[in-house]
This record gives sequence, C-alpha cells and structure tokens, in this order.
Amino acid sequence: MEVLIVEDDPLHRSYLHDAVRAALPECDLVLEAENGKVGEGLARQHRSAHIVMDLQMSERNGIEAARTIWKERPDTRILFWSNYADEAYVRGVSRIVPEGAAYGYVLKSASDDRLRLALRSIFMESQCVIDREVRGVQQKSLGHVNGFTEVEYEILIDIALGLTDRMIARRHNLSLRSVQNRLQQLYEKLNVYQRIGEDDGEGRYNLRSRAVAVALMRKLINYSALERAEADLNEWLGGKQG
Amino acid sequence: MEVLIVEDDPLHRSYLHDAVRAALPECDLVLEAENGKVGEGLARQHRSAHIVMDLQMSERNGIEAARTIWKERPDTRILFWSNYADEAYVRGVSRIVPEGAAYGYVLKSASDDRLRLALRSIFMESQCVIDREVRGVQQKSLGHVNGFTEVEYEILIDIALGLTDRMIARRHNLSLRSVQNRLQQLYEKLNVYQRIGEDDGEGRYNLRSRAVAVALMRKLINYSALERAEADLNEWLGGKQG
DNA sequence: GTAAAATCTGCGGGATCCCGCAAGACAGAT
DNA sequence: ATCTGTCTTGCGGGATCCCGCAGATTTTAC
Repeated sequence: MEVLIVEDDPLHRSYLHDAVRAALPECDLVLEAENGKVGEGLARQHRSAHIVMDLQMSERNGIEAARTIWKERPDTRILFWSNYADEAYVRGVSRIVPEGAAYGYVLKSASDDRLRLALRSIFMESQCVIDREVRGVQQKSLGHVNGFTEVEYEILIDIALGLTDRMIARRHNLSLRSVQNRLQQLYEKLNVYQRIGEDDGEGRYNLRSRAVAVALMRKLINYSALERAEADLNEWLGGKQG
Repeated sequence: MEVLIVEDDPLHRSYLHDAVRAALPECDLVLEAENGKVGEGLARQHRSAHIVMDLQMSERNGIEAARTIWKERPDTRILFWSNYADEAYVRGVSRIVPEGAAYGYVLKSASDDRLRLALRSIFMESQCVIDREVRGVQQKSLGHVNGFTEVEYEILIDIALGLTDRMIARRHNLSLRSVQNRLQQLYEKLNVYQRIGEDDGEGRYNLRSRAVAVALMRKLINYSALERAEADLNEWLGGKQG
C-alpha cells in the first residue's frame, strides 16, 4: 500500500508523514509532493490510490489537483486536510467529488487521534469522513434557508470576476432580464440593501460590488475560488472562439 | 529578556519556540499566544519588547495586533513571519510601522539559519531585516511604474468594499468627478480595459467589479485587508454620526 | 516670479445597472 | 384539467457609472 502526501508546508508534511506511518502500518511507501502540480505528476506516475491533500498551495491548489486526479481515476481516495472550513473550499470540494468516491475533509486543528482515525476509515474502509465543523458548513450551504443555490452561486462568481450582465447572460444562455432577476435574489440573500450613513438622505452601497465584498467576508468565495473561476472563464472564451 | 510568539499553528509555534531558544540563549522566557487577540493581551501584560508575529490568524490577524501594540509602545521590536509576500500584507505592514522602529519580515519558507539571523539582528541589534522577496514586492509597490499611489490604493479599497462613488467622495472630501478621475487612473493601471470575447461586437468587463477581481488575483488586496478596511469604514461611519 | 504639470471640479451625454410590472412557460400537486 | 409556484422574458424608466471636454486651482520646476 502506498500513500501520497501533497502539502506545501514542510513542517506539516513531515507531521503528516509520521501520522500516516503511525496510523497505517500496512503502508510500505510514503510519497511527498510540495504542491499540486508535482502531486498530479506523482499520482499519475505511481497510480496512487490513497492521497492526503492540502488545499491552498501556491503552484496549484488542492482542488485543482484533485479534480484532474479524479478525472483520470475516479476511485482514488483523497483526504483533504485544510486549515479552514471556508464555504468556498467546502463547496469547491463537493463539486468535484465523483459519484461514490471515498473522501474526507479534516481540519488541521483536529487532534492526532482524529486524523489517524480518518486515515484508517478512508483508506482502509473506503468510508467518507467529514469533519464536524465542515459538515456544519456543508449543511448550511445546502439548506435553502440562507443557503445558496447552484445558480445563485454561479452568478455570484460571474460578478466577482467582473463580467457584465450581458456577458453573464450569454454565458448561461439566459436573457438579460433573467440574469438581473438572479442578481436581485443574490442581493436579497447577501443582505446588501442595508443603508450606509443614515445621517442624510442618500446612502446605499454599490450593490454589485458590495455583494462581492460581503461574499468574500463571509468566505463564500476566496482567492482560490476566484482563480479557478478565472481559468474556467478563459477556457470558455477560448472554446467559444476557436 | 523575554520573547512573545504569536502564531496560530501549533506546529509552527513550537518550531518558532525552538528557533528562538537556539538563536537567543540570553532569552529566559518565551511566551506563546495562539491568535492576535491574546497576543495583544500578553504583550500589554508583560510589556513585551520582542515579538514574533504571524500574519493571517483567525481571531485577529497579525497586522491588527501589531498596530495596537505599536500604538501603545512604538519601540517594540516585531518580526513578522508569514507564508506569503502578498502586496496586501507588505503594504499593510509598511503602513503601521512607527518611525524608526526595528522590525522584520521573513517568509516561512526561509531556512533555519536565515530565521536565526533575523531574530538576532532585530532583537539584539535593533536592525531591520526584510526578506529578499518581500523587499522586491515593496520596491515594485512603491515604484511609480506599475505601482500604486496611496490615493489610488485608498480608492481601490473603497470600491472593493462596495462603496458608491458619492460615498467615496464624501469620505475623502472630494467631488464626484475627482473620484471618477481616480477610478479612471486605477482602471488604467489595472489594465481592465481589455476586451473579452472578441468574437462579436460588444464585449467588455464591468470595470468596477473587474478592477476588484484583478486586484485580488494580483494579491493587491486580500481577505485580511478587506476585513481591516471594513472595520475602518464602520468606525468612520460611527464617528460621523455620533 | 513665471511657466509647466498635475489635480480638482462642473457639465453633459451615452452605456449600464437596478428593478417594478406583467405576460408567457413549465413542473408538480390536488 | 386546473391551479399554484417558480422561472423566464420583454418593456420602460430612474439611478448610477464611465468619460470627454474645458476651466479653475494647486503643486512643482527652473
């Protein structure tokens, strides 16, 4: 049995190495990669079936790497090990996990025991292990009370990228007015209509920009989500023209 | 001599602890805090003169903490120890460092030796130590070729927060038109005028939102900068009304 | 002290955004 | 079959944004 560790922080990497050795005595080879790019390469080269993956790496983040790895081998077992339970990450992961795949999402703040247990559950028992806190975010994100639909999320990403209404319409095959309807829903849910500087008459936010700001502060989107979205956008643009 | 370590990651914290012990034998007490908030408390309580501070912590980030600490004791020596050299961080630090204060900015990817050297230089010799890479960002940020003026940066923050033109004008005591002039400069520098989807006639970005997106992707602003800016905004709003 | 450069400001207008209103399309429930 | 709720689309209009133009004010240079 082999395990591949993808993690850019040397300290965390060696900690993970030890944890894997301790939790999985049946493991006879531990590979290490310091970013998503070489992680992909090693996974492909060794046909890795068991991977521990950090999110938030410089060269290529964990979600990107996991996506391409899962595209090639959907039965790969991946344990995501991250500092944060940002909704952007949680959502990003749920988007790419293949049907019936075994995966896990454990926070770095978890105890050694929890990590060990997660390693065994996922790699040996093919069981999903989602951290309690992550689970909470996931629930809230999907629950339609104060949660965001897939379409709403799409449009949020689009305005965060700086697309114009017309472009969004074209991208999703919608009319201009429909896009604006969705924007209204979004503004509603993000509670962006509050006044600012109540002192004299006019005082509102620029709804569009404010929506992005609020989404960022609520961790609904973050740098890596934006990065991915930008790549998708460029791909779409290329495919459209070429 | 005492040293205070403010760092939320337990692994990094203990690594730092060891590094301090090794580099500074004359140090007889090492304090630890797991976020900016308790870091502030400990610094006040112990009148700490030597601090190693992580940026990017959950409860209260390093820049916030450093700002209040320096406000109380401007001669405190602080070594910032961060994963990234984002322009947002570099700028945030330069903004708050008091006149003539000794401080440092070292990346976590630096070697043990570099860290040790930095610790001694700052704490013993009162000398500034800025990581090579950080220095580069700092230079580029200040150089007016493709660098951003203070005012341009201010206005960038404002639109990132979702303020409307009129609000920005009011905040900076400018006319509406002047604000829009600055926005134009900003759009120019952020290279936001590029077309998108050249295939058929119309294809532009929403300049305002796109500017924020580009700034985020260039690490000109990030979550913590936005958080700080939001706090400042609320403070200003409160002071304006009360 | 004067010229040059940069910045601030008002005016005006085209483009975009935000949204109320209302009619059609579609799905699921009774 | 009908009804209800959600989604979509068009129209129209007020608010805002983006920006060229030109005059006024401030700063900088020599």
